[in-house]
Amino acid sequence: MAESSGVTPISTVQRLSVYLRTIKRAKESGKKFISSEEIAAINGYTPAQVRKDFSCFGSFGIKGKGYNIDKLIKALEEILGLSERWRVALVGLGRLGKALAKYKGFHLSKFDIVAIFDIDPEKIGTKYNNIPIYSPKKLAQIAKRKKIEIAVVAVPANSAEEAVMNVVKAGIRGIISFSEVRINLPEGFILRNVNLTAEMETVSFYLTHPDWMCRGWF
Amino acid sequence: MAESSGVTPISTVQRLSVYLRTIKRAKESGKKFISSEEIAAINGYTPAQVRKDFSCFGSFGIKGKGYNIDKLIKALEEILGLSERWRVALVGLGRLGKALAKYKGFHLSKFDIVAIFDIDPEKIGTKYNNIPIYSPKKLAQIAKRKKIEIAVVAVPANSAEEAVMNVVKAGIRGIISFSEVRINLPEGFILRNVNLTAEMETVSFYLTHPDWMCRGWF
DNA sequence: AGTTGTGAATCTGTTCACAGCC
DNA sequence: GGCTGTGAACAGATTCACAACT
Repeated sequence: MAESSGVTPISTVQRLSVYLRTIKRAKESGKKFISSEEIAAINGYTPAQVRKDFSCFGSFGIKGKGYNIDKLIKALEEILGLSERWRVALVGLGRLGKALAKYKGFHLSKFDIVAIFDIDPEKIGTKYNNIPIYSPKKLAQIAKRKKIEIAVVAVPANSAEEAVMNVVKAGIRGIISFSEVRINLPEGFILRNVNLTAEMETVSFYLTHPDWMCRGWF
Repeated sequence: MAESSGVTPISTVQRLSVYLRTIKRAKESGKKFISSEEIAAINGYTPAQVRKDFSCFGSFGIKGKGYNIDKLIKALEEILGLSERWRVALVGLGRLGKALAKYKGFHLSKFDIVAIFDIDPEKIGTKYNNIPIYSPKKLAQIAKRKKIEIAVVAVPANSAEEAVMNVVKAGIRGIISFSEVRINLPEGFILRNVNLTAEMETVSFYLTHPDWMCRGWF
């Protein structure tokens, strides 16, 4: 039951997030138990992979029976750090920022955008979707006051690096950036890039080289 | 110089996309040659990784000198399938869809959105950002007529699977979905998921378990 | 009988280290 | 001398296969 001493691959973490969604859907359909076989089948993974992923964090199943869905959801939420809600800053209120500010998925998951930062003087001091908008100069101050721990950076590519560095300076340790930013972070910080262009170009690559395409699930 | 017979990992493809951007920036600053050492340093990879990634596709460098930037850009664009522009359908014109429709990155790269599909009868028949909006029922017809090969699916999570299956039925082989969709695709099709929730939860995980965080670059 | 949990085996991707070339 | 290109060594992730348990 104790957490494994081994290291957890980041791919395991991302799969846990996918499993969690899968299992929540299974719960909605009234199921009480689910097997690694079923979880795997829904997502195109192998049952061994699912069990191995879980085993990094303990043993949650009953041999011969499977996993109690309620317990498993609770365990996965705890592992992923979703027992409490997170307070999030949105940096950049352009078109993408506005879409994110109103994105229901944040709220349905455990993330609340509690402050928006934008350089536009017209926006500063007003609200969007009932969330106050501040100057990026106030990042550190507001982050501290509102206990913000995660920033979503949705600014144009040419200012993304500066924006991320500001966020780091403000002491916000978790960062998601929508423009590829690669910087050397202080310890205890994590930066994830959502790189649409890289995804588009990956698709372009495989359409151009169909012979190299993996078969089956994605 | 011939393409390697070995298989290219998808992570190599994604890094090539990052290298390409790096190298284009280097070109802007007037450089003519660049070494694997430099490309690696900018992105936090190892020089060996950069050379190995290139070597999947041939040898583009000059020993003792590095890579000619112009030639390398051309080679990478060809590898990634970016020699010609791609014709893209946008499926779903909600807030995210609108942000994508106006996203300059598509145009700056080699992707042109030439058709939008949305179920809203008010929108069908009109244009957005000068791009015509059609009913999803016309996907196959328009895809064929406009020679669309890539679809960007930006619909609510609960209709994402249906939307992706429609796109597949329409014969569009490259798909990017903004809600996690995991289906068994026919051969020759590729689906990439941009899963914001998984990224948020990955950040949540590492903030909750700072001891498991990798050090250094992301 | 059925399913978990996990060490061992396998497979995949990364890094090393150096021969080869400019 | 310096940097590429690459086989060999290594590290990391996945799958296998089976003992343990209900």
